[in-house]
Amino acid sequence: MEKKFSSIKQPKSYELIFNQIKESIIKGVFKPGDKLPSESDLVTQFQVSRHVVREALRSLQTAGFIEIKQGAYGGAVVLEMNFELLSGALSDMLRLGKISISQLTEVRKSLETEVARLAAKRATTDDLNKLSATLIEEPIMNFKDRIKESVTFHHVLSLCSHNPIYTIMMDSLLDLIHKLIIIVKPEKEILPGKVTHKMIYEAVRMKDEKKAVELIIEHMSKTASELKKYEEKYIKENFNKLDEQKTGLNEILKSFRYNFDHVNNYKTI
Amino acid sequence: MEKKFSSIKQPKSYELIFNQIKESIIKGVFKPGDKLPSESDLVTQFQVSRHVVREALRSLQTAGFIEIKQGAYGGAVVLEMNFELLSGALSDMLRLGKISISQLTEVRKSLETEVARLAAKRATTDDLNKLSATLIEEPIMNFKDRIKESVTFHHVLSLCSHNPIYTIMMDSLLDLIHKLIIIVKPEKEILPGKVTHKMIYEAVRMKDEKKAVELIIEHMSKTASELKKYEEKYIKENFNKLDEQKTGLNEILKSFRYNFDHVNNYKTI
DNA sequence: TACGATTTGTCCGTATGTATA
DNA sequence: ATATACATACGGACAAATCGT
Repeated sequence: MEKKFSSIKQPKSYELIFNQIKESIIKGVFKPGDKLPSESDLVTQFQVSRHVVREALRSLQTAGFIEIKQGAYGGAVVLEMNFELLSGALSDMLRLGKISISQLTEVRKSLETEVARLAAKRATTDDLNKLSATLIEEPIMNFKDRIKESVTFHHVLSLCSHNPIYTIMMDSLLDLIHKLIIIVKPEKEILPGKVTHKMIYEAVRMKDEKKAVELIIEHMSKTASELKKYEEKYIKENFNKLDEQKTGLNEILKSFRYNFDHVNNYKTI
Repeated sequence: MEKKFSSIKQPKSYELIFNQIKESIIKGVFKPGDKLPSESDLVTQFQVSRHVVREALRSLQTAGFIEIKQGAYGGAVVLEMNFELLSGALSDMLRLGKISISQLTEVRKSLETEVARLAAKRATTDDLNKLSATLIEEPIMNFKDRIKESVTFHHVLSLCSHNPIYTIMMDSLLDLIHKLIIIVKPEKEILPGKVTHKMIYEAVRMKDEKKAVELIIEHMSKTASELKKYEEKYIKENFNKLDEQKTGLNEILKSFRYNFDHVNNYKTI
């Protein structure tokens, strides 16, 4: 038969809806906290069945864009940007053997190095206050609190770089690495704690880029070699526990919001 | 009131099914290429309605675990996990974070530097062949093809680092940057093309880490300063067009598969 | 405390589209 | 070309959760 018409393979309905809503979230039509229209509203707007709408919403939920609550005054609510999806996907990759702990720590080392350098270069007095606030004075702390302190410090340090891309990337790695540490629960000090962190803070405060970089490299190398010990024998059997662990990074993000400067408020390159 | 009982919030049915299938995929019960039971089979196995099963499968598809084909002998097939979804998610996050061009190029510069260093250190002869294959000899090319060549080169270079996390991060940055370039459509040469790339390739081939780093820094600085010109006046109004642009990165990823060595097959730190 | 209203969660039945043997 | 097996889509119904009164 002669070809008179070109193929018009329709993308699936749910996919069109998924993309449309996703893009409007990214563009800011719906902001975090906003409620999406109810299922029945979307049904009338898109002129499809409820089933299709539900598949689209479910996909948006899986992709980490919305949260869905049942009941009156419930519905789909747009979420804050969260790294949990990324760190979750990374942990899946880890469990699947697609990435290794060495690779994780390697990337973290290079990111932290650059972050430390930029922090020393750009940290404002306000940044320094926030950073010093993460250094708790009390000497005795339980394991979970120490993890939380560590996560907080490195998160806030990344904020001092004044580049949100570093923060997003760092948070994903940070969350996963600290979940691993919780699983490993090393007897020895894998968390150098406030001593090293305080030294890094001081270097940042003095705007001593070289010293900050030097310190963070040592810090990262130590953590990496500690974790490496456990790589083979212990962790693989406990990978399935990864999902259950919590680092408290979420709560930290809520207190230290992503309050980045306006886009062009600082010098680059 | 005293807390006598712990919360017994029932997970939704679709979620239980999602997790159960996901876990069995990760644990290897279903391997890449395997077909999952059909919808109706799953309905009888899980004793739930068809709709619930569909939502679970849709979520698994969104999360990148399976591919669903229509028709006889169709159904849900387990995918080989790759990093496309992860870099796509990162790309979305970055767009949500309202980042600037300067911030993009800044992070890219530091990542590319590390990538180039590692590539020079670790590239195998097979890597080198693939890398040289990206350097097209023909002198005349249209704009889109030049973009494509550039993206391909940097993507394959990141593969040479033998650390997929770098590739994930690089891909998401490359995606955004090249979308910007397409919007900007600079008259002047923003893409240095094969001259610079060939020099970098040579440095990698000679395992000259220092030279490779030196070259890539210059390369990045040049690209960054070219792009920066457009930051103020042009791009802001066109940022919303980002999602419409296509870099062809997807097709490139398909041809240059993520064939990383087994996880512990290389030296680190 | 109890009840009603709203919204999502689940189920059933049916019909249509699509790809393969 | 047809039959088969599967996903896609629709409509209606009721259950469950969660709010405000």
